[in-house]
Amino acid sequence: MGPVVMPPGKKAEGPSSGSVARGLSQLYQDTEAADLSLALSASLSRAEDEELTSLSWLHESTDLLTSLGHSGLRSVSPLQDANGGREPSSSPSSSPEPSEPPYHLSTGPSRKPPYSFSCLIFMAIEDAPSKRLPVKDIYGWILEHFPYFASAPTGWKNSVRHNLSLNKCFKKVDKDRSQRGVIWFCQAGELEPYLDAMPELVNDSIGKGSLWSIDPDYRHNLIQALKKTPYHPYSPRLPKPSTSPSASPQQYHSPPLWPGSPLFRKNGGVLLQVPQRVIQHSSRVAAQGLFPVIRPLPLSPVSKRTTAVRSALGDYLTRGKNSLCSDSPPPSDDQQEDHTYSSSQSPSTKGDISSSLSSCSTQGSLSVYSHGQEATVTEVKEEQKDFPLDASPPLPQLLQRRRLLWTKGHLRTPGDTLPLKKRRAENLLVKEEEDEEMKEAAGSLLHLAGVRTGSNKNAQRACKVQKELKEEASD
DNA sequence: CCGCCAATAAACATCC
DNA sequence: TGGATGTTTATTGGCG
Repeated sequence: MGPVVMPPGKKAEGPSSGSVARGLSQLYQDTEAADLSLALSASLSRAEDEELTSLSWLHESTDLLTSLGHSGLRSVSPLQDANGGREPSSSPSSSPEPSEPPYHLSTGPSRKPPYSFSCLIFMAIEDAPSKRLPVKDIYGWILEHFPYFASAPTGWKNSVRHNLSLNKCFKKVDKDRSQRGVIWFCQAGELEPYLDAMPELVNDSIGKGSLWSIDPDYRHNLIQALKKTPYHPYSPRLPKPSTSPSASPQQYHSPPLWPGSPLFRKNGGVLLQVPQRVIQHSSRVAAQGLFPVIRPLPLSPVSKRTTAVRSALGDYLTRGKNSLCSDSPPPSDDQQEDHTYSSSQSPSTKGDISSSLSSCSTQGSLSVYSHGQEATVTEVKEEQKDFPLDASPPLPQLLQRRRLLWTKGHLRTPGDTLPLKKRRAENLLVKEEEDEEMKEAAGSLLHLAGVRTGSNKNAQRACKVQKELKEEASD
């Protein structure tokens, strides 16, 4: 990977639309700095201080990249990519072409973005209102924000899939158990009233593959990786108002960081500091919806609504599983950190299958995935803490009833978040326990389905004991 | 030189 | 049946 070199006195080219870009331009002129990355970080850090949302930095970061032409840290052209991104062995030079300007100052969509595939996937998923995306939409997001890949060989899609499969940060959400189940387990005529209001369910939820989400346990790592990119507002290249004791001076004055840079490697996978504003915002927003992944963000017409629908349905139908025996760690004492999890349940529902089931039986919760529109999100927001029990449409009850049978054998996917070797080992271990566990879990689920509140502690306790046993065994 | 990491290619299986 | 998706293995190069 080529070094990031700042040619002196070279001016940024390309359009600079948008407030961030204008701020960047202004900053650039003010400081006469040739470091566009520095300017972007400063601009976005400034914007961050103005209470930008956690998604805003992402949008603006990528938008700015767009305006800058998606140049790449690695000066790898599509042609080079056709050779596996590597120079031919006979080539006298294996370094990036020196004649090309570095990432920050080049224009045109011909260069690779500075983000690793993991970061790209992370951004794509985070950018989705539902925080879940099928592979196809991940492709689409990457293409939309980094046109480089439009002209790149198709191998990058393989890399995306490879990353999704191999990287434990990414978690597969089986659509078979979520969306499609809605249709499969509904008799003719039962679903039509809802599908009328939500045609996307028919069009999009039946398809190949799964949805991919960020594993909450590893989300910090991805944020950290993203922070290390030279264009990220949390890039440690600039002094920040944060007074975290763990923030070393080196963090603020280190060379440009990007995935693959020395400091990235040194700190890879190690959480140094999570921006509190991101945590707080995520917590605040997540608490506003019955389904925490449905956020009152402006949703663009079809695709994002569809992902919201997917998410709502996925959560709705997997809530019981997750509540009963979640692979996620128990809520930490630090509520803020807990809320950082984009896919974690809201405090009122996490780990509480009874409230989950009852909430699924309310008109309000139904309206979320029935309509999947902004307006109904607000409605749910009003009702999220008091689930009216008098209005129970047939669909949720139907699904609830059928899920009891349906979840057998699908109560969880053991070790989805673990590395492959660990996953395999755990799979072996889990298979031995599976029968016992299934009986117990099914029993708990049946029991809980009949008890509306305050009776999930046994299930949680049982789950905890099982997890402890499992951990001991794996150690 | 070695280990780690990321990217890439490819084979293969599964599903729709 | 073809394409999309998902998993796995192997290889390569950069870097410390």
